[in-house]
Amino acid sequence: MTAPPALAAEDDAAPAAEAALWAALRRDGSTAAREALFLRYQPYAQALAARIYGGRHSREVEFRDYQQLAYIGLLDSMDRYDPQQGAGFKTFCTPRITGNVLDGLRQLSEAQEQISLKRRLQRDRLSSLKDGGRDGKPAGRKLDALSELAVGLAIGHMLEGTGMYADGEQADRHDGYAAVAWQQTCRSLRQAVERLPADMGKVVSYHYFHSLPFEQIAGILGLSKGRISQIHRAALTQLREKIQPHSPSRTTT
DNA sequence: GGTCAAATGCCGGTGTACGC
DNA sequence: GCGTACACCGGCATTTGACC
Repeated sequence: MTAPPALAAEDDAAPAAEAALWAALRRDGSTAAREALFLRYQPYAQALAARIYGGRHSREVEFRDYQQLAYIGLLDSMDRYDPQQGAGFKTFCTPRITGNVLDGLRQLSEAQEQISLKRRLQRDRLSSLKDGGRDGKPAGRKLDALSELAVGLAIGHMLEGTGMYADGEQADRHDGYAAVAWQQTCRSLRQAVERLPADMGKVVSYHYFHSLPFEQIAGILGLSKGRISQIHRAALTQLREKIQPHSPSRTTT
C-alpha cells in the first residue's frame, strides 16, 4: 500500500520554529505551543489512521473512531515527548499513535460496544444541540423551540457530513441534485464555522471535524471541559443565528 | 445454569457560583 | 467579560441478587 499523501508530503520545514514550540511547551506548558504542535501533526495522525483504516479487516468501526483514537495517541505522545532525547517527533509518535489506534480497536472489537459507541456519539451530539436541554424555555414557545431544535439537529448532521474524511459508502448515498444541494449547504455551514470567533471555531472544528470529546479539546486549548462546553454552546447559538438570521417563528423542513 | 430487573458506578456534558 | 471549579444530570455498562 502506498503512503497516504499526508504521510509522504509532510515536510520538515521550519525545524527551528518547531523546536521553539517544543521548548515553549516543555518549559512553560504553553497551550498555544501545544495547539500549534497538535495542528502541525494532526494531518499526520489522520494519515496514520487512514492507513490503518485502509488495511482494516472489519467494516464495522467507522473511520471517525480510528481518527479519534489517532488524535488521542498524538496528544499522549506530545505529553511524553522529550526533544532532548534526540529522536524526531514523528519517530517517537508513530508507534504510539498506531498502538493507541490498535488498542482502541481491540477494545471496540465486540459488536455491542461498537453499537453503543455509535449510539452514544449520536445521542451526545443530538443532546448537545437541543438548546442545552435545560434553559427553562417557556412552554408557550414550543413551536419556536421545535424549529430551533430542527435547525440544531441539521447543524449537527451537516457538521458531521463536512468531516475531513468522506468514505465512498456515504458519498453513494446522495446523488444528483440532492447531492449537490447537500454539498453546497455543508460548504456554507463550514464557512460559517470558519467565521466564528477563534475559540468557538476551534471547539466546533475539534469536536465535529475531528470527533474529539470535550475533555481532549480542553487539553489542547488549555481550558476546562466546562469552559469548552460553554464555548461549544455559544458557537452553536451563533451558527443558528448565521443559518437562521431572521429567527422565524416557524420553520419548515 | 439462564434470565431478568434493580442497584451501582462511570462518563461526557451542562449549569452556576465565584474569582480575576 | 472571561475562565475555573464543582455539583449535577442523563445514559450506558456492569454487578448483584432473586426467580425460574
